[in-house]
Amino acid sequence: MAGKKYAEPTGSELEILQVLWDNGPSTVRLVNEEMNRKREVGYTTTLKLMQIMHAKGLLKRNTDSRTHIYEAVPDRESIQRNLLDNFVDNVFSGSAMQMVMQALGNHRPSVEELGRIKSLIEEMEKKQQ
Amino acid sequence: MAGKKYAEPTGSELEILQVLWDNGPSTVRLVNEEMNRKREVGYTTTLKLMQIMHAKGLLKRNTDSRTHIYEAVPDRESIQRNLLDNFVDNVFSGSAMQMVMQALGNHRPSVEELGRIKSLIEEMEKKQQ
DNA sequence: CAACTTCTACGAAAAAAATCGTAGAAAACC
DNA sequence: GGTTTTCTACGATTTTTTTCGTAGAAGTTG
Repeated sequence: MAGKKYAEPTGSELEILQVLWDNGPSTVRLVNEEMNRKREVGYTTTLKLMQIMHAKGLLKRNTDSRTHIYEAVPDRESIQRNLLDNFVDNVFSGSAMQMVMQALGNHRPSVEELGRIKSLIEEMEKKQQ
Repeated sequence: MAGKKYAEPTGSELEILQVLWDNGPSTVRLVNEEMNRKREVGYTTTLKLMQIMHAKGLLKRNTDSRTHIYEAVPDRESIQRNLLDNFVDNVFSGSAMQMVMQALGNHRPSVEELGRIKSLIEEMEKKQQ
């Protein structure tokens, strides 16, 4: 089941997960380099975080060669779903609708994007009949 | 200007803001009681947090009587907007669309809610012509 | 093979956030 | 008016998260 409960990743942990989701199984060095495109982080800082995440079960790793290869355990969507649920609870008092409406308002989607959402909605309306 | 000049509130700070937005200007005692409906927090913990928030400019207060009355400075929407922007950046790599689509997927809105979103979208489509 | 680089492990410090305890002033109570 | 409760102030501690430094093993290079 994809509904598994992972401890909420911290901010830095999430950054690492993103890199691994984007790049697939990777070395600490690659992850660290990717992180440094956004902000300065020391190599051993990244290493330590990844070790902690491994201990928590957020990452698995292959230690066959000296340079370990790390991989995200949870999939992106399930973490996004958890974070989104909590976010809606904490910031929008649980109202996903209000959040969606505000997101649409802030973001000013293009006509093409609006179309995509409209299709999704029509899809959902059909299913509800 | 409802611009973004407030430091991101921490988790606890946000909880306090929610209480104040919901209840209007309030005493520490009331805020603390509201917080305790969700989880156990000591009175002086809440007090201290509110004092810190006051120092940061997140709250203003009236000290005319011994029992101070605190009030949120930023309005709910502007904080929600900031938090939402950051959330989309951190969790959905900046793609508000993807976030909205997933939120709709998770939440399974009612027909009535779907209608409301559709109206909003049609509204926006018109404006873009 | 000696010098250099790259890697892991891990303790420990630093930074950020949250919690608590105590003191003393004001108010309420009886 | 003495006792008890309620309030603020604030230092200090605890907890969580992030960062860093060092040591030593394993590779690389010339």
